[in-house]
Amino acid sequence: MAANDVHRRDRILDAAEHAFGERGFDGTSLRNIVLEARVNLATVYYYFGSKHGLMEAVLRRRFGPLRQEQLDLLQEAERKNPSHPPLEAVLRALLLPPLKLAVAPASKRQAIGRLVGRIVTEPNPQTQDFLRSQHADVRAAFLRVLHSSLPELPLADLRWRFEFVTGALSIILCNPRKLERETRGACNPVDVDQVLAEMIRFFSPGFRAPATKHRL
Amino acid sequence: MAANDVHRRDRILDAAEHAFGERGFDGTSLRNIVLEARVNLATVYYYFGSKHGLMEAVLRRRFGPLRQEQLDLLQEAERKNPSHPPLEAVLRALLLPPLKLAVAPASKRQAIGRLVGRIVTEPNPQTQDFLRSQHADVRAAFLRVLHSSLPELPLADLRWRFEFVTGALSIILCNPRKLERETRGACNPVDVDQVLAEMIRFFSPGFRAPATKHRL
DNA sequence: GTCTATAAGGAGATAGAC
DNA sequence: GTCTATCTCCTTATAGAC
Repeated sequence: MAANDVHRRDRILDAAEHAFGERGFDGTSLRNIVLEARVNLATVYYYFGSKHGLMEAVLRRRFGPLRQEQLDLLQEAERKNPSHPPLEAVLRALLLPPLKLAVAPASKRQAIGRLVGRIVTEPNPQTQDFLRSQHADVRAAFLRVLHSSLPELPLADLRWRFEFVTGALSIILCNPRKLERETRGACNPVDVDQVLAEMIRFFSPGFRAPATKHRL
Repeated sequence: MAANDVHRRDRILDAAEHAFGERGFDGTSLRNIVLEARVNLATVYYYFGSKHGLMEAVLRRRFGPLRQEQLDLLQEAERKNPSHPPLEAVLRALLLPPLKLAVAPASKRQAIGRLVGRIVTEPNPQTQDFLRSQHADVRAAFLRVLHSSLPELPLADLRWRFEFVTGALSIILCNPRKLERETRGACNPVDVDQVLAEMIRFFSPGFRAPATKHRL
């Protein structure tokens, strides 16, 4: 089986992943996708039923392994010190797997990374719902472990800070090229280890900062 | 002039701001907008020429005052200590104006805030280009002042960290309701001062952290 | 300035031949 | 499984009456 003889179903998924990542769900037409995938329009409906069904399949293909990798690294961090898992290891478990998507080699890089970053702000409600259903458990797992890493920090503050990290992550994934351009090459999105080091170094002290006094 | 007798041009801008913020540029049709604005479709073309022209007008209306407010606060922070402007005041200048949009009272709240947050990840290339042209100067001004606040920190690290902050900000603006829900009410996006305090407390230590050793 | 009417094409989706 | 052909509806945009 030659390289350009990949099964049609996979060609559609690849093309859709790229197009949805680049132009969003509403900005992409199925005709854009089938052109890039070199398949007939009807093939999409044969395999995926609808445009939204295609989007779900695209997300499912990547999110399964991504979540698993995050949870594995999280478990590893917990094994190191079950009562107080080291904060840096937990952040690494959260950030490294998605960052690796954004810096995967060759042509796949932009496609996967951008899509993962983009869907966080995807306006389409169906896509939002699907995303939430897929990520609720990962979110909960990380919050639980972070709470045991930082037992002094009230949950309210922890939740805020968790949002800040995931927000920053999304933006980086969403447009690594913009990041590279606007930092005039200082930010090299190809070097995962550098990005990860920058993030952990920046966010760790924030998590360790004392809680904000709530005016209630 | 009664409240519901606002000029058509403004009704269109209000409706467009709301719709673009809610469903994105590509997810919104002009027919959605004219229905909400109670005007004829042709009126949009009379005033704005095209869908993209309408988007630009919507953004221009908000971004002018927003940028001005950020730059005013930045200048104020610089006056306090021209050689080393206090980091917290600079972050406040950056964050407070957009956060105020997201927590503006009543019906306007979601509309403005969401749109400001959303356009950062807006897939439409024309919109992206316009946004970049509008925000290049603000970005440069803040980076310059931050650099004098933190003269020890290499510019490369400063640029990374600046991206992290603006990334987190976008996500908060983009979906304050989600934030409120996922933190089970602990994050109250209506209280600007609380959100601002949380962000400054979280991000300041990160900016003051030592630079990452670059492997070059 | 505001309207009606319509152009011209793109969208998602399906039926049915092969 | 893959194709052609087509349905139906919605899209941006414009021409021209009032």
